[in-house]
Amino acid sequence: MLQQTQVSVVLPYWSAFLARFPDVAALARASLDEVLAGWRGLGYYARARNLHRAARGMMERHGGRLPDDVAALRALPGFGRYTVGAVASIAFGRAVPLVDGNVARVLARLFGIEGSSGDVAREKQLWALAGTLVEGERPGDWNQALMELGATVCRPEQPTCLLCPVRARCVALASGRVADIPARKAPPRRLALHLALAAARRGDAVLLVRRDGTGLFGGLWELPGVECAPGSELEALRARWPEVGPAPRPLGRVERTLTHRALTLDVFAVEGLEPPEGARWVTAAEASTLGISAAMQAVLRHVLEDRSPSGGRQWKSSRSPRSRR
DNA sequence: AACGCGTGGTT
DNA sequence: TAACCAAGCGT
Repeated sequence: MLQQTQVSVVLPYWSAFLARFPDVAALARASLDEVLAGWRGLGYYARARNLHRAARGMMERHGGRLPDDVAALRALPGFGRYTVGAVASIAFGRAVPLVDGNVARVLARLFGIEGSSGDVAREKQLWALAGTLVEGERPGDWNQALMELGATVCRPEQPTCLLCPVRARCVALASGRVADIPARKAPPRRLALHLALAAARRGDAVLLVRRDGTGLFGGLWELPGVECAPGSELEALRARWPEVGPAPRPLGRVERTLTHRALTLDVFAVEGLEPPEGARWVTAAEASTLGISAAMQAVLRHVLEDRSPSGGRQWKSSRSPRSRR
């Protein structure tokens, strides 16, 4: 959960997740849907898919426990170099380094390492430095202290250098370049993704389909939909599902901004839709047991509340700046 | 090896 | 408020 997600954000999810899956065996026994439902709202759902597979791997190969072995840890899905370092040092007391966003920034400033995130030569230097520094009696505490220093003192913006315990030996501070290290990276292009969604109702239920296992929102449930050019939602829907007839009723729009996508979801009430392969009729209660993205949850809130068959007003849900570049 | 992958807090 | 970024990983 902590991969690319702030600790304070994770905390409540962590409590709820552990209440539901108290140990590795419970997690391994659970279905993917249950795990993705428990991951709701955390994003980067590949982490949940990987964690689920890792739990099963631990049951099969390591007696239901995390292996105290760097190579065996690294072989588990979702265990990259950082996570292996965290588990090996914190859980097992091994002198294994870790470099996360915080540690990278701390070491880059402290030792004057140039370059920006993703620079291969820079990453190599940082990991080498971290490996040198982690030697000691309590490597887990050391690694956590390094991360904590980055999170609380050596922050990206407005670092509190006056309070820094290592300010006397900081290369960036001595050269007045704290604000320039690490160098800023160009922001990613945010591409527009336009989807036309079909809301087929049957009583209190709505028809959902499951996305493919990888890629955007992999393994999550959603309204049947088609990608389309802005403005061509209706014709895209009818091209994909001719049986829905000439005039699906527009229900509303949800807009969400992801790191690299500007999502626009246009929702239409349809009649007579032939359920696609693997589709399920799902009530609000059943939907709460499935993995569903935050954007699609916003859609479903509106769709499932719209009880009048002839329809009320169109709704719009926006939560984000629109487009960039 | 560069890129795709979510969401929410902070400023 | 629009931008930035967070206990990274897989391909």
